[in-house]
Amino acid sequence: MRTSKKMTSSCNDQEVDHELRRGPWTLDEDNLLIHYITCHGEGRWNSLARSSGLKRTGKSCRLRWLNYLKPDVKHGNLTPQEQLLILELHSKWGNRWSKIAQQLPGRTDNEIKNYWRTKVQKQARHLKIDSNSKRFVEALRQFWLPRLLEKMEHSTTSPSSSTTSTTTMEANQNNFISQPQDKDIIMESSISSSSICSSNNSNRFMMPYLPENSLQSNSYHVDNNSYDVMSFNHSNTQELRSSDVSTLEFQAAEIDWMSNNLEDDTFWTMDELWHFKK
DNA sequence: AAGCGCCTCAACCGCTGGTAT
DNA sequence: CATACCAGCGGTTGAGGCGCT
Repeated sequence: MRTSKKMTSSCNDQEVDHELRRGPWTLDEDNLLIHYITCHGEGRWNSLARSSGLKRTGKSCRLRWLNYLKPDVKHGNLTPQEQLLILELHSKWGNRWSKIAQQLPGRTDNEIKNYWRTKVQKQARHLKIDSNSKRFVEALRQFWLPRLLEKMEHSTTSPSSSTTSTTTMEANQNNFISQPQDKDIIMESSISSSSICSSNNSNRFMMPYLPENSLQSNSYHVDNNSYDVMSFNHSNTQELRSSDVSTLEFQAAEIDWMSNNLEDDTFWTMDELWHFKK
């Protein structure tokens, strides 16, 4: 629990600030917030905070609602599809977490940001590469994504592939596929919520830089539908020449790094992806 | 069982841009 | 136009959980 308090801008705020609660939310506070928003709707967070009786800032209420309490917030591990989408969108947009989150229904910017910092950047550290560098993007494409795609195949054909509740999962997969929220993305034909599309689409995409034998097929299945993984950002990819990356370096790092056999978990970690043996 | 270190993620902070007055 | 207020964003923190020794 933090003890320091931010200096507030007015005398009135300072008076109120004495009573403000910080730190983890209690069940009672959650219930109070849910009840208030159910009755009055969300928004106008500062007045909400005052009117609801919560001894929290408007900011804190907003964050708690949007990141945790809101009914359509999806809890649980990110699916392979979501991870793939995050990788691509981050390579395109950088740390625009809220923008990325808009493409992943039910996921929050905070969750995606945490995922990136704890999982993806961890791998960058292992490889001693700046996670914002082209080299790292290339490393992901060469070594991680093929495995991600393979894991997607494995996990989506397995009956126990999801760690999220089926109802939520189905609802979100439907959103994921059929309700793109940003026209720009579709127009730009980079990977997007529409990039996981029906297998009726005959334009199967070849992953750039994928070793020929690393992937039998780019198609995978969600629920009863078959999907293809489509384009990664061609323009970005074309900026990178194979010679920009020392393949041997990464392979060496990979071999050095490997120590465990891949476990057949329903959820798999970044480490497992890297460790996944061809 | 205890101590330690690492990891995760909920929550906080500072800042920015938009809007109201 | 200037100022105040607010919502939202991205970066950072630290409590608690977990695994290892």
